[in-house]
Amino acid sequence: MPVTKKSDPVNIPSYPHEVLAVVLSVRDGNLCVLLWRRGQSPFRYRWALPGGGVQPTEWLRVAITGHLAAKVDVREVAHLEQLATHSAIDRDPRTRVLATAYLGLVPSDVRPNLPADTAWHRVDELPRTAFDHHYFIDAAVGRLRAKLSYTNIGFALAPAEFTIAELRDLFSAALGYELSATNLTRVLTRRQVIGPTERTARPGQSGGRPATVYKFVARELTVTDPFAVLRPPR
Amino acid sequence: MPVTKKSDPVNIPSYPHEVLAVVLSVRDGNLCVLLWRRGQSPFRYRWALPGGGVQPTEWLRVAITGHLAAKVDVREVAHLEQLATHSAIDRDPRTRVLATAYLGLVPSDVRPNLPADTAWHRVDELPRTAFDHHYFIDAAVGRLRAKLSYTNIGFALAPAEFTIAELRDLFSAALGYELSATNLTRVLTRRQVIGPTERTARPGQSGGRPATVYKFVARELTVTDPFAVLRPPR
DNA sequence: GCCAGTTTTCGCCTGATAGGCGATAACTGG
DNA sequence: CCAGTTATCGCCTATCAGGCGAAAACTGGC
Repeated sequence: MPVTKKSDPVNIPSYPHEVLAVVLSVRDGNLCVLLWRRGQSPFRYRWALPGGGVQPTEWLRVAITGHLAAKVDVREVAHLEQLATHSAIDRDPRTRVLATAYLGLVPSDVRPNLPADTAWHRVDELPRTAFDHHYFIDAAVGRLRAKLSYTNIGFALAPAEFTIAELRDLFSAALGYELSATNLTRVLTRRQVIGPTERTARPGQSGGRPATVYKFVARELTVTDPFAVLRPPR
Repeated sequence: MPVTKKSDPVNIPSYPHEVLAVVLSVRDGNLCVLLWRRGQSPFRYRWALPGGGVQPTEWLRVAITGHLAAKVDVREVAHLEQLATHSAIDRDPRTRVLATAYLGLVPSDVRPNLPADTAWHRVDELPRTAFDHHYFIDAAVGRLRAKLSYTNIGFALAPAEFTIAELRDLFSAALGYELSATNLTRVLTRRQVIGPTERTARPGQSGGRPATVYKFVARELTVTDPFAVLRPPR
């Protein structure tokens, strides 16, 4: 059992702490994660999550935002939430580094200018990643998929305005299975997650009825579905 | 923007990191949290979460387990999961200390021997707490209540065997509102979260039909309710 | 032993919501 | 004007949560 005098910060040992970001976005109909290719050992040429150290006066959220700025325009990140902290002592072979990961989401219509070492990778065809970044990516994808079903988190993946067909393709890509436009519309409108605008979209070359343009009612995260059971009495 | 050379641990600054535990349990029909009373400044005489520093070779989970051992028998903690990491630079007035909190659950039938400075406090009548511990407690209670509805996490609050009436009282206390035994039984048995045993319980002094004794089918966390919407096709 | 009181358990009903499918609306180009 | 295409709506079903009252199975008292 550790002998640290409890809660006395002078006696608490310290060691490096880094922040990482799992930035997810739907690119060309596939859910993708933003990775950069390492140029140095360890894990040279493996793909890694963006991130880095935390300055002594920085909040974690500010730190990850700063590191992300080197990869994408931060204003393009529509949602950012903390995921988990990993502490395995050998997760970095050089020295112990604690890592706190964030989940970031980028709308499908923004096309960030990526540095040469950075690219989007489909989450269903991931390359081998550096360190334990694979676990963070799995956790991020799992959380996104769960929250798509009971929150309005889709706003952070979608353009400001969209048709139902576009939204169906977006959700199908993010969830990894096909959805019907009928039911998607019904569920999201009843919950007041999305709502129609006055405008309609021009049909494509092959014709068809013009689609109503929808938008998300709110662009901040809210829980929309009280869980299915054990509800309070009316 | 920070200038840290990315991902080079030598250049990452370090500062103290502590672990905290929000240990929840139902005591005498009320959801309670385990707190200890600080004897020293800062926040002298305020109530605080158990926890402390992390040794250089310790995983966070091991560290919090070690610190908890000073308060309760660790074998009495039926479930332990990571909650969140707070990084506000002034959360400890002495120096910057990052804190990672865990959620711990203790079954209602175990009665740990508590040290003199430690006690259970009802979460609906919390005293003023030290540091930012209040936020961690809120997050822990919120997560427990959500997971009671879509996972089998109740196993960590309940005795090994129980009657439906006991389980209803337990869930009502944990959730903060009354439940009906009828519906609770139906939902949890259909999901195969709980199941009947062969045994029945003796009625109380005032008589009544003997109740079937139930138990949780699994005693590890599993998600039992696929979220209510956007399911994959059959 | 029977009866009144108590507690548990079961069956039946209702309401809400997800989801499937086909019909109809509203556009295209030829 | 028509065939083709896409979007939208209405109707149906299935599942599940939840309410309520009846019946089951015990108690203690007379």
